[in-house]
Amino acid sequence: MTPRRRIETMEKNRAKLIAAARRAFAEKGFSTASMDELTADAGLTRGALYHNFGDKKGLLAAVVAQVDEEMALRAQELAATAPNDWESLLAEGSAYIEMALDPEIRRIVLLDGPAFLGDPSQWPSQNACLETTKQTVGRLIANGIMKPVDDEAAARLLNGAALNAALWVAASDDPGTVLPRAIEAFRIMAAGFLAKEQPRCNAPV
Amino acid sequence: MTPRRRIETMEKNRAKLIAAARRAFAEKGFSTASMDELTADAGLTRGALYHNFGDKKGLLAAVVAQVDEEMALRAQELAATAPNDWESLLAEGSAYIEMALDPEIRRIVLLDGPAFLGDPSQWPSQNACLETTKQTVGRLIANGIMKPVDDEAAARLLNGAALNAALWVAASDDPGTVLPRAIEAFRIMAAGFLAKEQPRCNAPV
DNA sequence: GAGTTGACATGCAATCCGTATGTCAGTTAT
DNA sequence: ATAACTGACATACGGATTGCATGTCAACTC
Repeated sequence: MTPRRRIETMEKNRAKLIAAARRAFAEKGFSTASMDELTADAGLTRGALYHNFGDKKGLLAAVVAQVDEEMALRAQELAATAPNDWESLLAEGSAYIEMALDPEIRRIVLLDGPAFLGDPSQWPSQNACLETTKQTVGRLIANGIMKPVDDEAAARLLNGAALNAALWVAASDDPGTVLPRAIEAFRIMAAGFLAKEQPRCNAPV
Repeated sequence: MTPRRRIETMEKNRAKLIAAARRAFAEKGFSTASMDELTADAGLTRGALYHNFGDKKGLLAAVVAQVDEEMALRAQELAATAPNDWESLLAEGSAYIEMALDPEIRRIVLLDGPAFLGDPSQWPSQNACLETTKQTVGRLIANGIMKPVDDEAAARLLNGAALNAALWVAASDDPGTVLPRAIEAFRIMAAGFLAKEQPRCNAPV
């Protein structure tokens, strides 16, 4: 009758567990979040959890992969509105800074993720954020807009700077005034990668 | 007879606990490190630990403060050998990249520290690393070598870029060949902060 | 329609953190 | 010098959590 009923409910349960985990990890943090509370909140038990994700860290990896995917998508959207490729790169960086102000992203992806899953560069979900900026950098180098540097190193530096700056902004007393200063400094620093001196007076945002 | 015997042994015990914690946290990670094993390795028990540091996180804070102090010291040493202030700043950044290759520093200060103590900018041990680069940046701006950007933002971006790049280098398959590329890219990007010749925009003395 | 698979629930063992209580060396006062 | 006291540290206990092993029942196959 309903030959696909099995995997449908399974995927639904996986989604429910991941959704509950996002809330719990964002609020309590990964280490203090309880698997019992988590699964009960999703209407299930730890049995489902270990069957689907094998491990507490496995669940974190699944959550991180989902959030990371969303971040990359949002960054690409904002980058697409930029007038040229260089502004697109800057828009990506600014997007990461702003996204890191979201407590959920900050705690799960930027703090607990690296601490419990190791460095993002070797995550199972080869993090999509970095991949998009790396591609943008590659295009800019090919077009002669950026100096011929290692594309992965450049992407790493830009992302690291942006995300770390965002942690600072988020922890500051007055994020509203600190954020624009961080973004401005980011744009200035990133200009070091530009191939030739553009004689433009860039007005601070 | 020996009126100071009390506090002497106490400081010795504190040092022994911190030393044992450094080893345990570096090897097992903060969350999986056992307080029982830790204290036994130091020849003490959990009683001494809670009496001295109040909390497991208190012990982590003490360890982080010690390592952070050492990092700032080493960065200043390397920066002092540079021919001028600008090269001094670049030397600091390179120093952070290289120091982050040390597994102990990587795990304790860069991964577990932010995850369990929150953002470094609000650590009890107001992290010394950032303070030194901030001062260097302030000097460079005052001398007109760097563009007049927010000094804290610039220091944050430079440190974040360096430390995050270091995580990437450490996780790579061949750190020996990746490290110089990371350092080169860092120097190029940091040059974005240089004032250079831009007479039309702003003319600092 | 009976057998089989597997997704999920449940009970159990091990472990760990934090605190409350106990103990004794070291210090001070008389 | 001896008695009292302070406090640094050890020990015992309770609460909580993770991971596994076993049990169960719906869903799929033949």
